Amino acid sequence: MTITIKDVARKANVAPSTVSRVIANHSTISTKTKEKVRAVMEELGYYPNVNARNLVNNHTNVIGVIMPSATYAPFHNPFFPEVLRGITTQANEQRYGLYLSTSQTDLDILEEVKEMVYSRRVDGIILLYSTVADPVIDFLLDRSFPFVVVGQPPEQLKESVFFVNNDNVKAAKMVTEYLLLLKHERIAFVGGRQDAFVTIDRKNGYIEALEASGIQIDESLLVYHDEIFEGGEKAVIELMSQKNPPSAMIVTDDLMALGVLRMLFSMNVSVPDDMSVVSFNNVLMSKLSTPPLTTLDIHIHELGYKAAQMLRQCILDPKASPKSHIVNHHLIRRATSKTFNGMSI
Amino acid sequence: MTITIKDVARKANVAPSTVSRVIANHSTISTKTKEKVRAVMEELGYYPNVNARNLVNNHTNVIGVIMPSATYAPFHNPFFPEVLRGITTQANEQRYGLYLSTSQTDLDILEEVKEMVYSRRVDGIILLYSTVADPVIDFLLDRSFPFVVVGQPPEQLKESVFFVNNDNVKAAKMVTEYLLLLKHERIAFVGGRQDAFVTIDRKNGYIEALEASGIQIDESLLVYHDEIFEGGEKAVIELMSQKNPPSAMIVTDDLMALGVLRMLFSMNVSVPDDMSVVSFNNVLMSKLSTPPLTTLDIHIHELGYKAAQMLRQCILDPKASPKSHIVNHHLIRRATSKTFNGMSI
DNA sequence: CTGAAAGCGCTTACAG
DNA sequence: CTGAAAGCGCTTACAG
Repeated sequence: MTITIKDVARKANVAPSTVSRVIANHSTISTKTKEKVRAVMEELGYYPNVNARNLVNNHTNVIGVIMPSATYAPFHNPFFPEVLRGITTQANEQRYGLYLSTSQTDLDILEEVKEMVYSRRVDGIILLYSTVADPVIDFLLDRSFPFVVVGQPPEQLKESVFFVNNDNVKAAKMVTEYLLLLKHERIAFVGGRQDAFVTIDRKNGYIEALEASGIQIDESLLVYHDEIFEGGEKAVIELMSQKNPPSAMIVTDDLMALGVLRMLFSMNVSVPDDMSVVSFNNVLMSKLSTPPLTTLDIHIHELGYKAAQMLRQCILDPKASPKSHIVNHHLIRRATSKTFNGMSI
Repeated sequence: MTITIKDVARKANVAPSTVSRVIANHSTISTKTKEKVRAVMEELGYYPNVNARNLVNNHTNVIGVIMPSATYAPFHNPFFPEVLRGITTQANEQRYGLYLSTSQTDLDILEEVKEMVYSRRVDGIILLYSTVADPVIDFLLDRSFPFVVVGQPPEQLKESVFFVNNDNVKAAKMVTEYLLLLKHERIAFVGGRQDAFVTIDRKNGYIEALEASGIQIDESLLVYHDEIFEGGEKAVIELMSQKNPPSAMIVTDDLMALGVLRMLFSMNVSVPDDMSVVSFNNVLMSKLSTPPLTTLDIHIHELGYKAAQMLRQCILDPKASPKSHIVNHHLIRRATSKTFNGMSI
């Protein structure tokens, strides 16, 4: 029923090997033969069986994309759809396919990755998360399997791993300096998962900026929460119930900032008049909030696009030495930041 | 280097065929042999090559997921990540893999789908969009390839296609009735793409409800826009500049409703005091807006989950007659809807 | 209960 | 420039 290379060979009066060669567009095949064979392929509606092809070629032209486990509700954060979009764009250009992980727990992820590589399902892997200790990275490294991480690998592996990232330290430093220039001095830091590098790096940037301007770090102004939205609300409660609350808040995620905004609103703290809020990511809805968020655009789409591009090089030249790419960022000033008004709340 | 079935056969002193049978857990193999072989597989770290296996089995245990073309910025709408999550959950339970489309244009989609089926990349397909005339559906039907659409197939194909959907007519009718009970009489309808069935069905439900309560349809109150967010803003301008503006708006998408809210806010029209707004989908951020949206929850996750489940049946029994599944909906009352206050704005 | 053999649909040295 | 043959790593009738 399904038509194979033999069928077109027969009809075109050539050997199967010849058909195979015109598919691969070998230069040794005469133009005449190519045309003849192509006409027959067209006529018969021939499509190569990728499974047979993958078997002999020992590669698949598909890349595996590993999402964080469902535990962290990745799909609730627009960051992931957006990187995915970047990856998709580049994969499409390269004519690579995309195979998506389905793991629901952290433990499953390792298993799924192993299956992908051992079973030869994919030619390379993109990791959409990065935490301090990740067995997946160790495994991939050990197998010398092509992969790139979006985010930052553990410090001691920075030389051995391909990755694309933002300079989150610098970015957070800049955001903090911006707030300092706006005359804020009590600036709070609201972060996410403490074992995630984004959180750590951004906290460090924040601290660097404060120290550089001679401001003493007040530990009570640093608050962390895992939950993407409710975390923001909780943070506000903790911060505002202090004797000397901050006049500005740096929030490491737009969604969390929405939680912050909501809670502030319900407490009748006016943004930006009584409180400045600056967040990160510039996700679509950061401009839809009331008021629209001042946020740091980290060019999420580009993170994904570059990752796919880098992975391709890494697949093509497996012994290439690890590279990294730092994606730019820029501040989007909208309506949640303002000069300190001097009043205490 | 890579270890195959032959290697374990040799080491276990059995034939390759026997190894294959213990992998498949054939009942004909003695427990003793099974144990022996499994021990060797474990020891050698054997994993089957899926490409070889797929080639002979002529199936792959992976399902293809087709996103709308990038033109409609699917990843900007949280609907898609959420269905994807539902699909992922079910696929993981069934031990199916996920292959994601990467097409950037409508035209590409057909090509990509053809490639998926002819090349035997996937065993079945889930279509994440549904429009009035879709060559993809025709193609799939023609090839009798297993597929299910999330949303609604064209009317004349309803008997021939597997699909999971909401009862959007009923849902919109209910939403409209809710507003009518709140004493609103001039209720506007703000829809998305006019060739999308969601839009059409919801409009029909709206009309049904109005007619049933004897209210004359005012065409100037029906407005459509393609752009997910800006569309909402434009709609407000059109609606509010009328001599006799509405006191309530039904918006077919939460994101669009955010646009609506923003524009209303900038025009100093207070929600819900001077204007009620009810939307659809109950996407995460609908509760993060100010004020939080009254919206119709359509159980997006379940749409995806059921679609994957149905696809599986459809793959297992290809000659089964087409089924459909209607997912429930329910109204989430939050802060954007209120009894008509009798004042004209 | 298990083995030998053929075959899935390709590709790629090796000849000519 | 093209063909015949072997092989990729599995599975599954067919024997025994």
